[in-house]
Amino acid sequence: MLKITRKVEYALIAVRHLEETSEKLVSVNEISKLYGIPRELLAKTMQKLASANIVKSVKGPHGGYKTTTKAASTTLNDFFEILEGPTAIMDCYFDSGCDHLTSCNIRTPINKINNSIRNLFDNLTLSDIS
Amino acid sequence: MLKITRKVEYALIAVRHLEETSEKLVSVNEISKLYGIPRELLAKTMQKLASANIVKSVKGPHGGYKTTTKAASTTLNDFFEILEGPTAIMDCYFDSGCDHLTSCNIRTPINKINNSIRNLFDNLTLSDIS
DNA sequence: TTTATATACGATAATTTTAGTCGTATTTAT
DNA sequence: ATAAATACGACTAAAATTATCGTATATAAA
Repeated sequence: MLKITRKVEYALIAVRHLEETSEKLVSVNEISKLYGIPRELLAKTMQKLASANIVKSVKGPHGGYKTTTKAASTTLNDFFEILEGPTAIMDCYFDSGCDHLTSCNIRTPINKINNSIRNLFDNLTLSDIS
Repeated sequence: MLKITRKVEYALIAVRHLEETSEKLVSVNEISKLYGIPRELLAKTMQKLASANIVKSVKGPHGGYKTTTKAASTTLNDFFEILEGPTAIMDCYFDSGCDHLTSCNIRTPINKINNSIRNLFDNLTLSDIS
């Protein structure tokens, strides 16, 4: 429990690699070989980062990705949500298929934990953890 | 991702219920009916809490559980670990089946995130979130 | 001393989530 | 034209979580 997913892991690896190679375009192929990451999965992940403008993509031969200026200042919360959707330790916090919400005695605790985690990840950027 | 498990959820519900009914013994049956929780699963969960001395168990008719004095001051970290084992957002932090550890470029970030989360849950007790 | 109620615990089955793969389309440098 | 790259949706496989089952043990009460 409280694990991050491979998608997030792969995205972190890729973004850090791109930050190190700064301006140069690097392809998914290259990164996947370098770190032993499944190519297609990394590709999808990069596409999400691209549509959120964390990285810029260039198609065609010698194409690839590089980080944008936005990357370093992105909060972990945003990073996670780009890849996985809303972050919450329990789903009832967002959707509401739960039958027991009225009689539920842990809404307050759960909300407090959620807020603590959210607060933590809102105040950590990608550059903070590098 | 970053979700707590049902076991933890059920445990939180049960402990909070027991705190409300303070000294009275309450059976798994009662709690499971009250909150619509699968009986056997809650039973196992309570057994773990009992062996960690968060709750006290009494067997036989009119038996059940009640919280110990230890309960309120238990940290979330301890509570989670009792139920789920070591908490870490990635497994490589504890075990080490990973082939890429030497070339890994996200150990530092991962460790920083881990430490932040651990720090958070080490400083929150069950009574803090009630 | 028998019976009913409750915890204790291990094994296993079902479900859900996550991880990974495949196929096809599109863009673009050479 | 062709080859190399991203884009995207559908599908399959694997792993983790959730739930159930069976049996043992303890104990209060008839």
